[in-house]
Formats: sequence, structure tokens, C-alpha cells
Amino acid sequence: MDPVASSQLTESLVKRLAGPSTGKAGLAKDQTEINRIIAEASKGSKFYENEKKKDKDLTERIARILKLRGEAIEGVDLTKIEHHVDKIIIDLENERDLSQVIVHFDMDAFFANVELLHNPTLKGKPFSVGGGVISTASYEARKYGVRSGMPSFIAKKLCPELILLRSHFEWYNEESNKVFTILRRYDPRLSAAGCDEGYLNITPYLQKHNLTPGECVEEIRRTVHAETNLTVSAGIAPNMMLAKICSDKNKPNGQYHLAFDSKAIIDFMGDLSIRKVPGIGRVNERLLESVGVKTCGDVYTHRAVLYLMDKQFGLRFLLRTYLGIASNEVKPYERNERKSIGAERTFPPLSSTKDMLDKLEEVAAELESDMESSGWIGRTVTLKFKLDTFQVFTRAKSLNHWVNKKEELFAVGKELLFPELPTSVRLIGLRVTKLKDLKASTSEGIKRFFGPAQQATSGSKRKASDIDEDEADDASVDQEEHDSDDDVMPGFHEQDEADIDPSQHDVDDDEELQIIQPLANIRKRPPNSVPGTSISHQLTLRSRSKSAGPSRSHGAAIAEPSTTTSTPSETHTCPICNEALTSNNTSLNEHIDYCLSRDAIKQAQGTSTKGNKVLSSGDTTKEYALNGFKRLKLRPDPPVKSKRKG
DNA sequence: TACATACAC
DNA sequence: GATGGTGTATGTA
Repeated sequence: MDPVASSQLTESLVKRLAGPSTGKAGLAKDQTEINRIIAEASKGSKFYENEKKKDKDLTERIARILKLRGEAIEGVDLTKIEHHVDKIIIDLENERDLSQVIVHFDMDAFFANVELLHNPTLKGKPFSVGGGVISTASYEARKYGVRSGMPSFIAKKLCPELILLRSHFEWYNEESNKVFTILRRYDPRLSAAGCDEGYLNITPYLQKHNLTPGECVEEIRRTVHAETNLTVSAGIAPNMMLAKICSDKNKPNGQYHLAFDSKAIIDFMGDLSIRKVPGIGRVNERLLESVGVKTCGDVYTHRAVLYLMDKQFGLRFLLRTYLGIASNEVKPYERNERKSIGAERTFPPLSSTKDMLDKLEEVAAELESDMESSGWIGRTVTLKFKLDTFQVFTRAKSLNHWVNKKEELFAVGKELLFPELPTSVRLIGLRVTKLKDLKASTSEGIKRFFGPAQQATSGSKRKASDIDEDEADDASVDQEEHDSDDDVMPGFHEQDEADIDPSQHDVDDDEELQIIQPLANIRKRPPNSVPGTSISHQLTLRSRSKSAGPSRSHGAAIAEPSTTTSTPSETHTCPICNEALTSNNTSLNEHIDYCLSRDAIKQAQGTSTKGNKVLSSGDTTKEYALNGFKRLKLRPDPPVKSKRKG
């Protein structure tokens, strides 16, 4: 009980042990007591020790970041930088596209509720689905702090009456297919993000049926419930990121409609924990927190520091987040987007070579089977292994021929594993990349109608020429379906989801009219905004971004005037060197970036830069800063989700 | 290309 | 009594 009892444990470690689904979703009542029990149950295990080390590493990394920050802001006129960032914000604001109505839907406690369909006597009881690790907990179980990703033995401690059910993937798959089939009536190009959630662009549907978004989504949810007896929550917003955040708002069995208005969106984001943003996980949450960013609104407050530490944090990603700008391009997953295929298995730690090879062989066999049935071969094989200490390693080898056969996968795996012996492992996996599609686009059926002249991949199906033998199997080749949802179910495990919180009741509609933010002149862009939200670096992105991406040809829809948002040339002053510059933002930013590093170099050399504000004092620090900038990393860019399909 | 990290589901 | 599996993106060397 006494909070100090869990003494030695730092707050961050306790939180870490509580697992990744903490914080993303709403929490149950007394989280600290729950966390204490979890930490207590974990203590002393190898898992615990490993988490402790990771926590320590992260803490050290934060210390380095803070040092960097101190060096970066020293003597710099932050006001000027803020002013400069404000200009970037105006540019970004011009990317905002409010023309598409995007819906994110998310099945409530999916696996648990499917189990309920098959066994109604579970109703009202705390139960969970999964094996050693819990996939989904019923809402009753969540009250006790039981969550996905939690090992069952800990869940039992939190809730001794907990009923542990084993998974029935066939059932989930079946229900998932039903749900997706229903939803495709509203947008045939729906984008699945797992077996229990996804995105729709209902703009054309709304036009055709003369419905408001709220009405339409109510109808969708009603229909899903009527036809499957499952409940679904949904968010309605102008882009995918916002829609996803919104679907969490009134979960379970609710919907939330964000006003399609720049100011309302910025207000909405303002209070939002940065952790709720897709792409911000536990690590980035802590890194950002260390520089004072806890909410999306804090991004604005700290924009100058984030600008100076762009390499660490990714300024543009964060600014987009702050503004609530993201991709609204909803499209189905396509086979040719696949990058890898793999298999891995966890087991009680093994240290005998023979045992390990047996496992490796099993994994290879499984991978062969998957690759064959789904029609892939590849050229790079990566072995993954986890020691009994929970440390994870990978070893890779690229080949000059295509592989998908068990024997070969096994052989390469062995070759990669041997140098690591002797050791004790608890997981072995194989993954193949540099893929080639054996079912390459021949029976393009429906796909032809969408998207521009895509891959000019030659039509010949299965060129067996590249492989040693011609797979006898391929009965499947012709039947290339119009969509891939008959494939293996994407995610095996449902992941976190909001907890119950009967109190919530956000107003659900857009009675807000626009009150323009001082920031920007709000301007609409044609459908389909935010080009390349998943591209690599901000600055790179910025210079390329302006093109209006290809619009979806979604039947109805809205015309697409070409947007040539030429950034006007203005005069700016570099906040570092004070030089007056006439240029657009892109080159100005480049100048400043250059200026920053030049400054760092000069400082390190003890030379002074003309008229600079970055001042002397402990010169050596700058050298660190420079090294630090190069060395340290972090930060995701992509607000965009990746889809997958088995 | 090889490897490590972070993240999502 | 001992903490999952599949896949993507990205930084760095």
C-alpha cells in the first residue's frame, strides 16, 4: 500500500512494467495500485531486469537530450525562431483539407465480444482471451486493470476470478469478414487496419444518399450490430489520424464527430495527450515529456526548442499533429505493398544446439508454408533470436537467388545462428525480405478501375523461371480476389482499447462555426491532402510536399482543381546569423539548418560567427552538440498507418 | 546491406 | 512457475 514500499522503482519503470497499452487507452480507476501489483509480480524476473535496463538506457538518453537542448538554446533568440516556426505553421495550415469525411471504426473488445456470442453465460463476468499473454479483456476484467499484452499470471493477481479463455481465431476471422463486408457497402475502398478496425471515406456515400456524417455512422453502427450482434465505435473527422483519435472518445459503442473546422480541430488537439497520437509510443512520450511536451498543444509552446532539435523530434510531424493535419487518403491494401514475410516462435529457454535447431527447423517449415500459400519468394533472410535475458538480436544474409523452401531457409538460418552459439534463447524467428510476387498482377479484376496506371508489372503470372522449380500447387493463382480480406487475419491479437468511463459525454456535433485562428488564413485544398505523410525526414518532405497528390476516383466526389500553392517570397531574418534572406520557406529553412550546424562547428573550433546570438561560454559543449545531433536519434515521422494483410 | 529501435495491432 | 506474433518504418554505419 504505502507508495514508498515500491521504493527503488522509479516512476518510469513502474509505468513501463504496466505495459504499452497503459496510457494509450483510458485507464481504470486506481492505476497506481494496479501498477504496484504488476511491478510486485514482475520483480526479480529476467523480464523485469531487462525492462529495468531499457528504462535506464532511456533515462540516459533523455539526459543527453536535455544537455543538447541546453546547448542548442544557449544564446539563441527563441522569439525569432518562434516567429519563423509560425511561418512554417502557416504553410502547413494551407495543406489542410476538410473536404473528405473520414471514419475510423473500431470494434469494441472484439475478441471478447465474439466469445460472448458463442457463450452468452459469460456476460457480465470478468474474462480474457489469449494464452500466456492476454489478447483482449472483457470490460468487466478491465475494471481490475487487466489489459491486452499482460501475462495471464499477472492478470490473475489483479483479478482472481478472471476467466481465461483460449483464442478462437476462426471465429474472429469469420466475424471480422462479416463486419468488413457490411462496411464496404459504405466505402468499397475501405482500408483495414487489423481485423477489428479500419478507415472509410464516406464522402461519396453521403452525397449519394443525402445523409449527414452523424446519421450515416449511426446507420453503419446500427447495421453492424443488427447483423453481427457486435458493437462498434467510430470517429468522424477530416483525416485518418483525427478519426482514429475520435473513435476512442466515446468507446464502447459510441461515436464522436469532430467539427470540420480549423480552430475547433486545433482546440481539440490542444488538450490531447501526445501519447494518443498514432506513432507516439512510450519512448517518444518520455522523450517529449522531457522537453515539456505532454499535450499536442505543448508542441506549439515549445516550438522553438523543437525546431532547434528537429533531428531528434521531427518538427514537421509534431506541427502537423498540433494542427491536426494528416492524410485523408483511404485506400485498400495492395499486395505489392508487402515488404516482408516471417515467422517466429517463443518457447522455454533452450541452450542445446540440437533443440535450437529443431525450433529453427519448425520455424522454417512454417515460413515455407506461409510463403508458398501466399505466393512470395525473397532474397534476404533474417534470423531473429531473443536470449533468455530478453535481449533481441537479428542477423541477416542476402542471397543471389530466390528462396522460399524450408531446407534453404533452415540452412541460411543455421548459418546465421552458429556464430552466436553457445547461448540460450527463448525465441527464434525467420523473416524474408526483398520479395518477389509469384502472383504478380495478372487477374487485375477490379484493381484496374482504381488508381493510375500502377505498376507496369508484366502480366505474366508466375514466372517460374526464377526459381528452381515450378510449384505444383497454385490452384490459388487464378482466384486472386478482388480484395485480400480472405487472406490470413491481419492481427492476431486485438490491442489496447479505451476503458470504460461512463462519465464521458463529449458533445457530438459540429455546431461550432468557424472562428478563424490568428495563425492562418484557412484555405481549402482539393480532396486528398498531406502528400507523403509517411516519408522520411521533415525537411526533405517540406521541399517536396506541395504537389497535390493523385485523387481517388471514388465514383462521385468532388472536382479537383489543381492547387499550385506557390509559397510567396518574402524577406526573413535568420534567427541564427541575423542575415536578411529573401526566399521561400523551404530555402530559408535550409539556410537556418545550415547556419545551425555551421554555428556548432565554429563554436567547437572556438571561432565566432558573424553577429550570432549563440554565445561563447563553454565552447566545448558545442562539439558535443554537433556530435549529439549526428548520433542521437529518435522520432517517428509517419502519422500514416501502415496496413497489413496476411 | 546489416542491425537496432520504435510502433501498431 | 517467468511476458506474443506479424509487419512497417527509419536511422546509422
